[in-house]
Amino acid sequence: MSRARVLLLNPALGPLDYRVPHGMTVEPGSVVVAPLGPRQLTGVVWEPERMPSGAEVGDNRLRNLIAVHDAPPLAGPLRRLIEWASDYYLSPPGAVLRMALPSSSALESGRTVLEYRATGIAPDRLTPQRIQALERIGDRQGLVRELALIAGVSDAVIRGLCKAGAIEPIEVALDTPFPEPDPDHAPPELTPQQAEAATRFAAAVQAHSFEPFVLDGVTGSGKTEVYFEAVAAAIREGRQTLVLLPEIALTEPFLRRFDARFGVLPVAWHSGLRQSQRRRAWRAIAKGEAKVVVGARSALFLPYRSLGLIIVDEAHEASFKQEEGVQYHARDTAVMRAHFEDIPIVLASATPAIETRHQVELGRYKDVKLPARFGGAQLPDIAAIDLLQDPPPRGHWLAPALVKAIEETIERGEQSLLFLNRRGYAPLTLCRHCGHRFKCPNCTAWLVEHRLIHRLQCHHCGLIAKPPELCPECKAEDSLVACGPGVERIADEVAALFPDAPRAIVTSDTIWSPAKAAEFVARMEANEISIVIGTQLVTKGYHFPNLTLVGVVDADLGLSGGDLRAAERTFQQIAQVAGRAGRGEKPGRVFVQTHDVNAPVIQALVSGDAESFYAAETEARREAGAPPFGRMAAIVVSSENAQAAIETARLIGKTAPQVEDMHVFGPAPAPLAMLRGRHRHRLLVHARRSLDVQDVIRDWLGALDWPASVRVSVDVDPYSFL
DNA sequence: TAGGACGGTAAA
DNA sequence: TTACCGTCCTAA
Repeated sequence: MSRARVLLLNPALGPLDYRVPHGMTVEPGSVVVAPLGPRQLTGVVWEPERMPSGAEVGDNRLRNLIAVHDAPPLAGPLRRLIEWASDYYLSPPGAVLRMALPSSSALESGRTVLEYRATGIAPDRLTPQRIQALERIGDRQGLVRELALIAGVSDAVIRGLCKAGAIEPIEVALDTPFPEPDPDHAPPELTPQQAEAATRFAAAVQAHSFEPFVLDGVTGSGKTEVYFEAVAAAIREGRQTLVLLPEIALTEPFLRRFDARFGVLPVAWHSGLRQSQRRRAWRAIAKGEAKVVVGARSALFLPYRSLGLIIVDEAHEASFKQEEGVQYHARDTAVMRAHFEDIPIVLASATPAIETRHQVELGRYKDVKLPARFGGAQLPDIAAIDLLQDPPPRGHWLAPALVKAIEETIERGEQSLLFLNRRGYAPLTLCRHCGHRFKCPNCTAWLVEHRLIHRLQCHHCGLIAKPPELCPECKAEDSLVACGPGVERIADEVAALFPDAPRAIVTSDTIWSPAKAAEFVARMEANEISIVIGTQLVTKGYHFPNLTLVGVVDADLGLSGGDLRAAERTFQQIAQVAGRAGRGEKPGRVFVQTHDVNAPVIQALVSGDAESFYAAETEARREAGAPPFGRMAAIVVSSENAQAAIETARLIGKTAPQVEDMHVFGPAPAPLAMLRGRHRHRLLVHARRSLDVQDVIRDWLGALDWPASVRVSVDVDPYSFL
């Protein structure tokens, strides 16, 4: 009797064994339909020795598998990746598997439509319409509606001809293939350094072996052109490339550049795809027909048939860390995928993360540097504006020096960008009469005023409320005041200062689709916008030659809160946004408003001495035993029941194992003490690099029990400390 | 006694 | 996670 171990698409269940009915064949990786109680679930056949089940079930208790999906089996390297991610990030394998498979409807083989064409058989009865139709249609093929249009007759004529046998239906797959990119469509002219880097990547692609590269070059040095040559090499090898970008918003400029280089668009994979687009893309990826796939995190676990290269662009971006569900880091997991697939991977960034630099120092990743800015353009000068010495007028946020610079830029007919990483109009609204503050009922957070849509909004749970006429506390009229600036408020200030200068607000609220991004790019390029006010959405990816001034409204914003990467993140963000200035022939200027001009980050930016900043930050991490020199894991306990949450957190704290070189801090209420109605407590595990913390935590939590209402999640290598 | 809320547990 | 089952309670 043949049995199969199956990993179901259900995060709550481990692998289950089934009987393979007579006449069905499966292999490890086969995508199958299995019965579970009264339901049917999709699952994947796994090697039993790699997926131990709790208790062996006798042959007599096994149920039959129902069917094998018409989809290629998940290949070995992907199965190894799923095992690794499940193990490393302490997540159920079923939860990781879910990221590799699309919804079940996408697994069914492509839907078909009926197209029609002439058979050459003359119908019994020939009317003038029928003659005209057959003449005009000739050997063309299409839907009834299309043929009727071509023939200039009604649908009924076509259907009649079909009945008469003069036209026959043909079943055609709905999923039209994606056009293949042409590696020789428009090869670029590369500088000697770019050419050398491109040659190294191409050689690695041809070698078909694991090799991690860091492509490190200042903004505007032409990293994309270089890794495109690696992509071209992979296409010539007939293999697929995955390009990971940190957010969907970045795909728009990427798609345009890709189209210019390869003559077609790459296959995009992101959360905004429709069901039908998702199925078409998934099947093309699994069959190896999608040669180049560009996507956000979730594209990483797809079942590429013949992956030959992975690119992670803007590899330092913190948004590669998934903060919900399986809390994996897409950059690190991508390196593991490249390892299992035995292919090269390129981490591209102008400001590589300290973790990545450390891997270079250890000799594990190869550093490929691009020193010069492409086309001889100069890196902009960065100047600090001391908000203590030279503050804006009361109730304003732009210092006189910055306002003057904007004015000069407008006079020259050039464009300015003001960067503030805060959506909405004001982060806090309060009643000036009684001091009442508007907070979210579900989260420990203020409601952010969004004046464009005239709503108060919680940025954590998405709650949207209408701003009241009266203070809900003291019933005072017209007593509500906005505290602090968001991009909308800066836009108001700009409007008051420069009423004739056209401006645009660029945040996830205004640019929520690739089409919106395209529209923004078009308006910028046509010089229809002279001042852009934006969040981190505008800090990267875009190339606007006429943009010559960048103003950072509040450089201190990211430094508060003080998590271990705050200074590094601030440096990266400001270096990235500064890189938007002066990308054409005109030189760029950058002003950074700060309350602490002596902060090491600000000094590093102003002096342009990134290396000593990184050296100091790295040393501080080493001394603190922080990543990458030590390991961290956060345990977050949450429940709608405040008492249950705190009791479970205490139980976990009390039972912490005594392990050498491992410390457990907490529990303590999380900074976001309440999120979406759940009370949250945190513990932080800190250990030496060589300790297998995952193993310790698995044993520790595995021995404990807590009420079903309590959720305990473990965040390995945490990036968020909220 | 029917029917609903609740909690525990099996699903192969 | 979902479905089902037993237990307990209430309304009839």
